[in-house]
Amino acid sequence: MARATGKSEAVYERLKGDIESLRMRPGAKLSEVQLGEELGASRTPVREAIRRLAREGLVDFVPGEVARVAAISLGGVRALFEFRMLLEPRAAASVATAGSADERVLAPFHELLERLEVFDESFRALDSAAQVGSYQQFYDITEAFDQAVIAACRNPYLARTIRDLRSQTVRLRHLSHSGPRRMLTSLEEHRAMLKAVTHGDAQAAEAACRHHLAQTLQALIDSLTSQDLTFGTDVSLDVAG
Amino acid sequence: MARATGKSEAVYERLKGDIESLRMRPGAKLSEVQLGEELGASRTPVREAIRRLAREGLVDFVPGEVARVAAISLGGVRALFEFRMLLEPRAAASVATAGSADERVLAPFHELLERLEVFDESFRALDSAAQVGSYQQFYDITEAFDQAVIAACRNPYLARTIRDLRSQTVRLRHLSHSGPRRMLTSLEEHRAMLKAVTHGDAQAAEAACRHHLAQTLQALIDSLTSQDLTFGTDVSLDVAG
DNA sequence: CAGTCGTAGTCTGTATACAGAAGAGTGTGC
DNA sequence: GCACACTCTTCTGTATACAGACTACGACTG
Repeated sequence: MARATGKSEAVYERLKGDIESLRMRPGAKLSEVQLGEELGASRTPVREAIRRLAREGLVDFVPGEVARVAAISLGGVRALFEFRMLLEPRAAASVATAGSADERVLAPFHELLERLEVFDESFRALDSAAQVGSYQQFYDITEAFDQAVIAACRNPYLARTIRDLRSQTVRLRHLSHSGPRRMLTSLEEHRAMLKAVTHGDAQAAEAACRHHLAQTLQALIDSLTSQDLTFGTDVSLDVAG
Repeated sequence: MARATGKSEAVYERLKGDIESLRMRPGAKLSEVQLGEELGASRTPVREAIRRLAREGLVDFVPGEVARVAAISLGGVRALFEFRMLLEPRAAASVATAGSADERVLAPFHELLERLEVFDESFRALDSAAQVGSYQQFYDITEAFDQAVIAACRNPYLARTIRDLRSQTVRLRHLSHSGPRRMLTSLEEHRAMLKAVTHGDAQAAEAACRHHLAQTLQALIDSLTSQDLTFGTDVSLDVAG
């Protein structure tokens, strides 16, 4: 059963999902033995999964100590987005550039733009209650966009670094669901990014991506600071940093 | 003997040194059992070290297969420097900015500038043979500069990503020792970066860093393409990518 | 009653054992 | 002589065992 890497991968995916979805609260202990028993694996795959998650920033890991689900801090969120704003606009621009040289790389983005337009139309026809129900559909599109950028990214270092940051972003999204209004503006931002990329306009893609990240960060901060009483001690929203 | 993390760290440092210095050739197999016997450790710490090195790009690791010392390719070097040119100029600029707000962060850079000037003077007084002997001294200064930037970098994501790339850069330096002429221009480039940072001139720091990286890449490419017969099969200089 | 020492429980780091799988090398058939 | 197949060695993935260290709780003492 060796070369399959089944257990280790399974434990990793399971833990990642539990942490991203906040089923495991920030600060919760991640005991290797305990997790192993719960997930039906021995310590070895659990150890490996914890190390991988620590690399992605989903786990706070200090060598001798018990690993914990990574805390969420306002400073950490700002740093994350500052870093993303350095990487992702560049990646979007490079995809746009590559697209104008080779049309084939644009195929996924044309398709996504189409999906987005279809979704937009149906979304606007719903009342607010039904709109909330279609959140997941929208997230799927945005997630597909991010993955498409990563896949189309020529520079493997850039692609890997952006990918490693995805899971943290996903968790933050679970932490603060934004309202329909933010969703509509986000939709518009994605349309702008997609149009820029499909038109091969690197500069516009870069600017659109930067703008989208800035808006997302702002919405996130608004949401976190207004909810800090709700989450309070649970989420360990330490403002340090 | 638990909370010390001695073995794992020791194996990591040892392997890192061996790979950086090219004592272990690119493509060489890294068998867990064999390394464990050689380094007097069991497979567990060796496994962990190999994973860490894979993250830093010093080891090519595919789940089921034997890990190998990372190959060196011209495309890989270009991608590495393209990525570094995205990160490090930004870091240098942010340090310059932080320095103009708080003088204390500039202390290491003032000291490095002083060390650089002293070295420069003594270096120019030597003949070429003696100059080669002082390479290490210069490398120490440049390495200290890079570490100082990392340490002063406010954004932990940026700092960590830059740090993770250091070991690859160090290995490339070992692969292609540049001549005294390149060293003098590199020295000049470092002087420019240090002056910009200590003057709190973010824009100049960014430009100087970008220029330094571009020059370093060019020197590296020149060196690699002229030496490819020398290294040839040994170094697996696959041009793919 | 408070503070301190001791002990038990739990956790990580490391070593070792076992099973499945891949690759190399050899031998045979064409 | 070459190609294919089989076996055998070796390697990784996983499980488990052991040792040192830290924590927390409780009892004892001042």
